Amino acid sequence: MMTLTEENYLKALHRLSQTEEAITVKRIALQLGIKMPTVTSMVKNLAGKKFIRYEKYKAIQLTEKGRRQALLILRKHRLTELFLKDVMGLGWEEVHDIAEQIEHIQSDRFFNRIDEMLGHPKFDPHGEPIPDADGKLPFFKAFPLSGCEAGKKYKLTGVLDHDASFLTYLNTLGLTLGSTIEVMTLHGFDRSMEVLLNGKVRTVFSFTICQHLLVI
Amino acid sequence: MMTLTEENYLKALHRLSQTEEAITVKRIALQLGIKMPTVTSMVKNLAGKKFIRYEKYKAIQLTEKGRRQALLILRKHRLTELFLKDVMGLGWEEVHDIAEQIEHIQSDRFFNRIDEMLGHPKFDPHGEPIPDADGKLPFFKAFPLSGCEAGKKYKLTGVLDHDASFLTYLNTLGLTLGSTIEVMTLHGFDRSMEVLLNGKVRTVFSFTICQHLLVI
DNA sequence: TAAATTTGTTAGATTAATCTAACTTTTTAA
DNA sequence: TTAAAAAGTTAGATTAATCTAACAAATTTA
Ligand SMILES: [Mn+2]
Ligand SMILES: [Mn+2]
Ligand SMILES: [Mn+2]
Ligand SMILES: [Mn+2]
Repeated sequence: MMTLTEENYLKALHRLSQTEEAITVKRIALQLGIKMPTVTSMVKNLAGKKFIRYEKYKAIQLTEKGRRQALLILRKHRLTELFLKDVMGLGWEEVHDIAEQIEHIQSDRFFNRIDEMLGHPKFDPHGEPIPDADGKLPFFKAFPLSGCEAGKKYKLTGVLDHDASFLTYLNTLGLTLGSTIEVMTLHGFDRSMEVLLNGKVRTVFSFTICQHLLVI
Repeated sequence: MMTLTEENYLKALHRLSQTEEAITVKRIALQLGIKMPTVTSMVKNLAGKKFIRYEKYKAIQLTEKGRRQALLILRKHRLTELFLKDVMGLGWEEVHDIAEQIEHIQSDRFFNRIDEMLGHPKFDPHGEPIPDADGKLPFFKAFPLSGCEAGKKYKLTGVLDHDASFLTYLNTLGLTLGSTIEVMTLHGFDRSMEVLLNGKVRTVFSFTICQHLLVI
């Protein structure tokens, strides 16, 4: 009943709702790589179906129905990613693009079976929380490495950039979820940091990289 | 590059090409449950892309390019069905509908991994041959039970009806690929037959059922 | 073989998803 | 506080996939 396009809008809406800024037509257009008038018309469509609240020129909000629907799609995406990695042996850098397609498959049986095979997992290969069948998210706390202190040791629990190039770079450093990251030195001028990975590999992370690594 | 709709037309075209009758607009429309004018316009589109040969009012033919493409989609469909059954533990009666969706996923990596995990299988859960990555089909011989003789024993190697209701019925008889079917009596009046299944279960098969069971 | 039936095509409309161009509202900044 | 810039909307076009109605060709039947 929902088209693939509508599902992708809901995912984008949900993602945008997780930041402080208001959800605007501009941000949706940027997120999806389409033009603003296209967004305006789809936003009217989604409002008609009660997935969002929308008034001309005002900020857009997901309704409870919309949020729920978005979380169910995220559930399918993240379960798929973990399945591709843990059952099918693909790397964390190659699962996202396939999951972007499989998340639109309509079959409770298929995804419930994946969930069972994986033992009802709580986190995907990038450390993202997997909503349960009711759309409830597991509790989790983690913060970006960019806010960490020198001299302390952290554990990698998630990545915020799913790009294959970024994750492949982490692979070359032997960095996976669970790896330790010790912050050796903090450079104020560009906010880069010298780090020791898994007690073995020494390198420098730019601020951008640090923003994309979640640790506890 | 190919839309989902185009892929479904190619599959239908391939299926129709496997009978003796010519491929006509009418038959395509019937197969896909759409109207003839819709078919005419898509047929022109596919001809423009060299997947078929088409001249007004003449029979339609798949080109080598079209046939190849169709076989690659069938490969994805059948690999998926076997994966759903053998890896994910679904029943042969529930895999088809899910495979109809997953066959359109664009990822060589995904399907090659499925192929590997299954050990490069040659037949799907319904006994249909799986084309290899070059579109080549395995050799296989099998004939419908409807052409069999009384007093002889056969082995079930395939089913021609993928409907969940039909396959669920076979489940209740304990009939799976590899089961033995002994033809006890042939009834001329309605071409039904009395059969003994796996040396245990005795029942009667209508002619229609017999047409849908492939044996050797 | 001519009429009736079936099959196929054309023309034109519809819906979803997109675009560009032009206009309007809101926000920012001089 | 008004002018400029940014953001948003409307109008109208486009493409893919579908439909119905009307017409045309091919096939079957009388
Ligand atoms: Mn992802
Ligand atoms: Mn992920
Ligand atoms: Mn099938
Ligand atoms: Mn099959």
